[in-house]
Amino acid sequence: MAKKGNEAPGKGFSEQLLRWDREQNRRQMPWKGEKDPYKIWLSEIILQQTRVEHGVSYYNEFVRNFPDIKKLANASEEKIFKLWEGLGYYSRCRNLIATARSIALERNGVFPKTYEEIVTLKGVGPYTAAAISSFAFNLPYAVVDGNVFRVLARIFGIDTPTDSTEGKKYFAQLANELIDKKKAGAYNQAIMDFGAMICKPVPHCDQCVFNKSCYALLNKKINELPVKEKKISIKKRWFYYLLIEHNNQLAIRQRTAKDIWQQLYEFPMIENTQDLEQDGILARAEKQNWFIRGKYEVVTQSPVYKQQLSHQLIAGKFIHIRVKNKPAQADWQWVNETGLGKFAFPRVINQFLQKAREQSLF
DNA sequence: GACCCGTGGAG
DNA sequence: TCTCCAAGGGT
Repeated sequence: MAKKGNEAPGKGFSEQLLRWDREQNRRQMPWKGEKDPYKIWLSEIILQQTRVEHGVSYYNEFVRNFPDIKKLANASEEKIFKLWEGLGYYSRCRNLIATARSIALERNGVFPKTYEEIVTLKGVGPYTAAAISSFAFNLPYAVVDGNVFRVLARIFGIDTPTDSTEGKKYFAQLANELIDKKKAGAYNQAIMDFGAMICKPVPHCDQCVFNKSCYALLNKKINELPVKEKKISIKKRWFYYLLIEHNNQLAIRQRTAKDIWQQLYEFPMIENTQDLEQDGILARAEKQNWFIRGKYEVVTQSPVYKQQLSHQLIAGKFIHIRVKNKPAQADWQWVNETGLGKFAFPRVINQFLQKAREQSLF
């Protein structure tokens, strides 16, 4: 099944990689060379499935606000989520908070020093545990991320799908054979830098130190490797947000369901599996006693704002409504425009708010 | 093992 | 416009 191509790992791989790192790698990042496991952990959580350029400013702000893990553990969830706002994958933020608090309370703020302990932390899997272990403590655990899949698949000609169980196991084993155990941190950093700078999705083979031996280059399979097998299906959802205004304040609520954007805030929202006319939206809102027929006015309705998620396409519409009587919904908070700034919202809402402010609708 | 979870840049 | 996917992990 799995064609392994150029099988012999080649003793020279890690030596060549580390030489490239010493002589040609100019990549700089705020956390590079960092030895504080807290900051390494923080950077790794932020960077999961996230481009370095996107994560850098978030990392700097987190370090500025929370220089050590106890500061983070003692901060309010509201504040931490506000700093995370816009990064996506908000379960990372929830796990970040849980882990910070458990280390602060149960370990007096001292970060664990073994791979086995580190990998048990919430939000820390094999990749992140290997990264922290090797960067902070120089322990010999090879990282396997998207860069490593790409580099190894191409150089050694491995077409086992990276998103299969067999593939994950095979790449992890190969990576742990290749790693220079005495320079684990440097090796792990080097292979990821190499994947990000040279062996990119569209690679710079002319600058590659492996271009005399790379399986993919020699066999014209650059665009075929690595292999991924699963395709995702996109579900479409319609979100009708109601900007319910009373006494210059708007109602917001926190999302608590096991769904996208859990723990972020939103305006009271009617969801539908297909497009819905304004009358239908208002009827459903009335049925939930959000406002009473005849006792409100519709101020405006926005155009459609679309947001593409990894598995869903959200179509959001915003209907501004002024009510005469203040609805009594237990899970609503009433905030003025300034107050909105304290809460973390999904992108689609922030895009609307930005546009609304530009047009001074508030 | 299959599916879910955000956002933005590149080509 | 559309597809891919990026320092993955949880359920």
